[in-house]
Amino acid sequence: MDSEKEFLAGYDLEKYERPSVTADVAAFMVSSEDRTSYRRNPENKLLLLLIKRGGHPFKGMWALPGGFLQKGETIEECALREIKEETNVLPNALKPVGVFSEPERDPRGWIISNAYVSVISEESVEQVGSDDASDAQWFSVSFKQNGSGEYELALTYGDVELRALLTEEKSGFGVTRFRIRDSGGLAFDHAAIIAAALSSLRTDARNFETIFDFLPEKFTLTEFQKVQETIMNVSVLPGNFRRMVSGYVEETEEFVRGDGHRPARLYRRKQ
Amino acid sequence: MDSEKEFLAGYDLEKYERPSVTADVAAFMVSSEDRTSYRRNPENKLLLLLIKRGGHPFKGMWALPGGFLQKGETIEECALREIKEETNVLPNALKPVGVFSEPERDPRGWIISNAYVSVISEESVEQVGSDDASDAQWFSVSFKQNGSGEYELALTYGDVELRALLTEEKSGFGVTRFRIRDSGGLAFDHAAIIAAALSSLRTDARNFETIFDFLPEKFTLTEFQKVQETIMNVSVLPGNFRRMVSGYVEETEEFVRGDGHRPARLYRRKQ
DNA sequence: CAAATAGTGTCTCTAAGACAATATCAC
DNA sequence: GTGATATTGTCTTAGAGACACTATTTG
Repeated sequence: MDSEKEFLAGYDLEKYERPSVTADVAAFMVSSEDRTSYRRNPENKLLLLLIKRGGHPFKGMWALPGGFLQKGETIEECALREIKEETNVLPNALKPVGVFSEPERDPRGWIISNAYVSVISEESVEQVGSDDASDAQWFSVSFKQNGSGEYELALTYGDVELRALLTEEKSGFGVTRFRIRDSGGLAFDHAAIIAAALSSLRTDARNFETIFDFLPEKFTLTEFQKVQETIMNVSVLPGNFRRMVSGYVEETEEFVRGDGHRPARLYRRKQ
Repeated sequence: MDSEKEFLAGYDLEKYERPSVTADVAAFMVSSEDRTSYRRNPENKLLLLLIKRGGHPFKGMWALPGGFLQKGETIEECALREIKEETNVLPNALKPVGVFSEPERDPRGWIISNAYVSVISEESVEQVGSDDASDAQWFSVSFKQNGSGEYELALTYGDVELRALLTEEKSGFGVTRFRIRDSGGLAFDHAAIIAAALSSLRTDARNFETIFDFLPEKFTLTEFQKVQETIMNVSVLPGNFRRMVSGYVEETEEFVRGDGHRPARLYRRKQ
């Protein structure tokens, strides 16, 4: 009877071909714009963090931060390490959105990507600034279905405008995949990863608990509402929104003053 | 200026260490039991497909069907190929549940697993039988939270009883991971994979569209209801259930007779 | 007829949508 | 005071849960 120990001693994984494995992160943030009038509240924008590729392949094109899995770390750890290295930003939360494993997806060879969505709170970005990471930028995001049922993903940063075109493929189980019709200048299959990430993020944003990851510790209910509306691209009447979140937040005794209108109470997450 | 072509010609992925990649599938089925009285409807059971490991490591223990990713296939294709090879069962739908990449999870070395949930309709199992796959068996599933907040996963097939104990870890974003306290005789970290798969399945089963993957083309509304109740481990009043699904199904002109009570109309999925 | 499921109708309660009304501040 | 947002309250409606009642079959 051969023991398990003996078996393992003679076992060699290297006999078989193996893929390289990467983690890519679609990191989103909601930022407040400049206000259009001294007493009007600021508008919000949904932003996505991209880096400009410095080397081949897809040199000079924009891509999601990410990189190769190293021995001794989990894929989540790899995702966090890479986004920190490449953009100096550290996410609050990571959520898997899928594995992209089409054999031809990377011109360098057999490379599969584990994609994650993540969320950055505005405060943590102020802290880090953009020192050594001048090739990392926040792009403003628009993701809509057009008349003919295709999805248009538009990412803009200053003069740079990336416009990708995708179609949706539903496979059983409510699983949807996006197929790239036009990558719009994004590297690899990252347009499809971003579409999947956005779609997952919008679903999650129904859950108020997810929104807290985008908010500072104390926030007004209007800020809360604007963040959800920005992510989900919908709008709710303020009175109804307050009622719906009332079970998830608790009052503080602080107020935000000086905005040319009634001061707003600051709330915090309950528990 | 070096061209992308030149770069790729000189590029060698093999310089870096790479993990082996597997796909594992938690395949569920809902089966009807023998009826306890000639006129009573059968009870339903949730079943999970496991295979008895014929080789090291974990020889003789039970595990999820799965295997190594091969060059030229996607991970979904790998999952379908492996479950077909090992159990001769072909799933209707596949849904990713997560990637398991803890460095120590497999004693053979650096192996990461992509886990999928899938659903088998009872009819497709009758067809295949269990010819060459006598080491593949359907285990009846129980997954409950006990008094102290831990999860108990019990899998039984005849005399074989596997009882795993797990704790739940919530990380931001509504992502939950299960940590194994006692693997209950399951190979690798498969107890945690099964817990994640069940938890994902139960969430999805709120959506009636998911349930259709468990059903034959024509079904009674009671069958429909029993399948959902079996998966989700809840119960609904029949009248209310009929109202809720009325938008998802359409009548046929056929009835099921001979059961010692009023015949039930067969329905089919709408569209 | 008895046992069992199939199927319909109705009452209630809750949560969401619409909208009106009041409160409070900066200029 | 004016313009803007903050905050509260009310009316309505859609949907889920509870439950009662009728219909239909087989032994």
